[in-house]
Amino acid sequence: MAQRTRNAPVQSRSKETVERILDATARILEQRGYGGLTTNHVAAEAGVSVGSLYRWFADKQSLVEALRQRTNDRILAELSAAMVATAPLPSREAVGAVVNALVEQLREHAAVVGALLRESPMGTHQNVLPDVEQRLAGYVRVFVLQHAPELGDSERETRIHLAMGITLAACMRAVFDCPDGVDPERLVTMTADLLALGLTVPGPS
Amino acid sequence: MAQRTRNAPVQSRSKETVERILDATARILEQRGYGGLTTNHVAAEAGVSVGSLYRWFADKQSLVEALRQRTNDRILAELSAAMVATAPLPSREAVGAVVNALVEQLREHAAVVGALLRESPMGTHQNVLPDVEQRLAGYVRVFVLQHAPELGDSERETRIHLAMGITLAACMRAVFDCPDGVDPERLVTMTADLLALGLTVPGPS
DNA sequence: GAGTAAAGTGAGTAATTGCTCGTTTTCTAC
DNA sequence: GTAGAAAACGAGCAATTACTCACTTTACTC
Repeated sequence: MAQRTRNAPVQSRSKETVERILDATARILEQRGYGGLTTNHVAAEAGVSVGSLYRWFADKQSLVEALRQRTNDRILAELSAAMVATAPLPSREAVGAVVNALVEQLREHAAVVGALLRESPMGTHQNVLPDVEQRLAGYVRVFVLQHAPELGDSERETRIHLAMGITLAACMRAVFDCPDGVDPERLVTMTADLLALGLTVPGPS
Repeated sequence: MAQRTRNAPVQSRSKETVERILDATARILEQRGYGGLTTNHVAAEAGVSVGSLYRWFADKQSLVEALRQRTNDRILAELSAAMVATAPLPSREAVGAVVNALVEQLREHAAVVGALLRESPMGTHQNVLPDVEQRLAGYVRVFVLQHAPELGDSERETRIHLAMGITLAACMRAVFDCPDGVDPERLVTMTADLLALGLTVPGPS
């Protein structure tokens, strides 16, 4: 499988270099897409030599993977903070706050997430933001366990899986695919309404 | 812009060639992904020379685009038939039948759709199966107009857009992303239940 | 069967591009 | 100040690959 990540940078100079390379990767990915992303171009854009790029990243794919990871981590951090803040809120408000936080983060990182979603050989959102989905699922599981404790394991997990699909699809649409006539904000509140209802309703509906 | 499609084949011999090339494209796309798809390899797999391939397809992208189109059309045809057949059924049964038909078609073409979803520079499902989504949206619009005629344009279109997101996301998950503990069949019926409810409920929920 | 258009061939080319490696520069520690 | 490690450099190699084109074969038409 070969080494995915090279030795970590130790000097602050090289840490900056790594960040600059990832920033450049993001910029080029947005502009040219994955197909138009060349390591030479990334290096030039970052103001760095190709050799330096390959000192820190084993190959092109590791480079993109590192960018994906960094974006995933940043979104996850903000989302986690938002989740913690919902602790004292009632169900509907809590769900709404989390969904809003997700949309906000997707908008913040729209360019990178969109490019990875569209162009990378990494596929659908469950692969682009796996930790985010994992965290969301955990949050949602608490809801279901609280409000519908009588559900069997399979029924519960299926309901959670559907809720994840709905949440991600709706938020993605609100951010990336909103045709004329569709109000993105309304789409988000509608989704939150639906989720709050669907997650707290008892028994096999 | 250049010519996307070359002159259409007139003899039956060449029509077969075109089909064989598309079949080969599908097979290689499934196995090696978009990155591993080379025109020489496609030609060899199809038992045809590269020159023949380029006689019918302007470039590599047109080739993949043609495959996408063919798959989209095939799914659309089956789905339309299923929709027509639901005319006499009551709401819940009609929605269920359509959702089931969609899942069935996605399963039938899982390999190609999955590969296009994951690996091509075409991105999310709305780009892979645009006509299918369009047709589904039309079907759903009838429902909403019937059962919630009091809705304003924006409210109605937003609701439809959400319904499309839910439907496609749920069916995609049922087919492509069903972890242990989640029952795909149950996921589909759950989705149909939710849709039948959400599309027929009156007023801004 | 002659003439013409359609279809098919495949060796070759031109360009791209991921990545290496020998060298040079910068930093750190003693 | 100096030794050695860390970081950066960038020309160029090796391999891939999309696509062309001069030519042959097959199919229609009259």
